[in-house]
Amino acid sequence: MESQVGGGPAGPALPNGPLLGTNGATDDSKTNLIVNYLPQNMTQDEFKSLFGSIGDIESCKLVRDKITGQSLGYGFVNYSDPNDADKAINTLNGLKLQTKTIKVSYARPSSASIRDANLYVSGLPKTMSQKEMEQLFSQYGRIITSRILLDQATGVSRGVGFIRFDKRIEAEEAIKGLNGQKPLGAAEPITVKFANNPSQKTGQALLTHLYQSSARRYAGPLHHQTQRFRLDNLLNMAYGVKRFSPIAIDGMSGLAGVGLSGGAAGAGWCIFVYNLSPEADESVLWQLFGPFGAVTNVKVIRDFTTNKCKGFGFVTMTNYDEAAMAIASLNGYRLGERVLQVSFKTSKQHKA
DNA sequence: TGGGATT
Repeated sequence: MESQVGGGPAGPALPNGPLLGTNGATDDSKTNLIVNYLPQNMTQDEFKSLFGSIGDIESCKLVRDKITGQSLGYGFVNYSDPNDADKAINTLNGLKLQTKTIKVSYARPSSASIRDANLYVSGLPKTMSQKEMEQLFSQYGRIITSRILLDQATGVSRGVGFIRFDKRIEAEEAIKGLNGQKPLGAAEPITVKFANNPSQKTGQALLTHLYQSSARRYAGPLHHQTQRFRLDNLLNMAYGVKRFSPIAIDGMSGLAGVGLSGGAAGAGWCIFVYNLSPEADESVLWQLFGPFGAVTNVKVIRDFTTNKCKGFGFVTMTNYDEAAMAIASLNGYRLGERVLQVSFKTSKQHKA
């Protein structure tokens, strides 16, 4: 019935779920499957026809965001015949669709207690394996799925992972017990919190778009465009030099190593914003940069304990020209009592 | 005056 069953991608369910008793109710545990890691653009019809090719479907549902209608990347299929459910697992689990490898497994019985049991973990030692992470968390309950995110190029851990517990209450206990704690032998404490919904990223991009289209119609830092954009100025800023160098630079070839974030997660131009007030939040960055074009991400860096802004933040913009215009316009911009310093992020070598 | 990372 409801689109939020399970609350998000869930993992392998009990191979033999609890029987529902002797009152004649059907035992769904043998016919009801959960499908994870579906391509974002798969439609309900495509979902149904893929799983319908195995056998008679009693019901199926591609789960979508209640507000945006975006696929959340998982769904449920209930077969009429338990043998077909088994066959679907055997033939479709691990199937590669576009960039995804789908996962097909028995669904756990729907219940409020298993909702919102998914945790996001950051600050993990890069050397910690998935198994070690599971060991750390398993003291708080039964783990349904776990994952450590890897750098696409090197295959090295990004120090970020996910843990889905069987029960919400287990996840809560794990946060209480592990958030801000150092795993044994680790130099830094880990952060443990509830994970965002997988659709939130696209939802955010959607909101960005809506915001931009309205913000462009009203007042905003666009007025500073009178400070016309000039490539030489930008290069000077990017390299931290004062004088214009008459070296001819065609296009962006002179900007190697500056700003452009190549990571698989959200490519774009990363902008460093300095001299924000301790009270600054993400909305101020959206407001400052949004009017210049496509902003995919903003981040205010806060102190771990006080939660106050540490005086700087980052903004990612999709298009070079818009990022350049934002920098040219906002560098030196007076925000309250403070004068902002805005530049492309450069790769700072942290000292050995 | 330089972080975090959302399958």
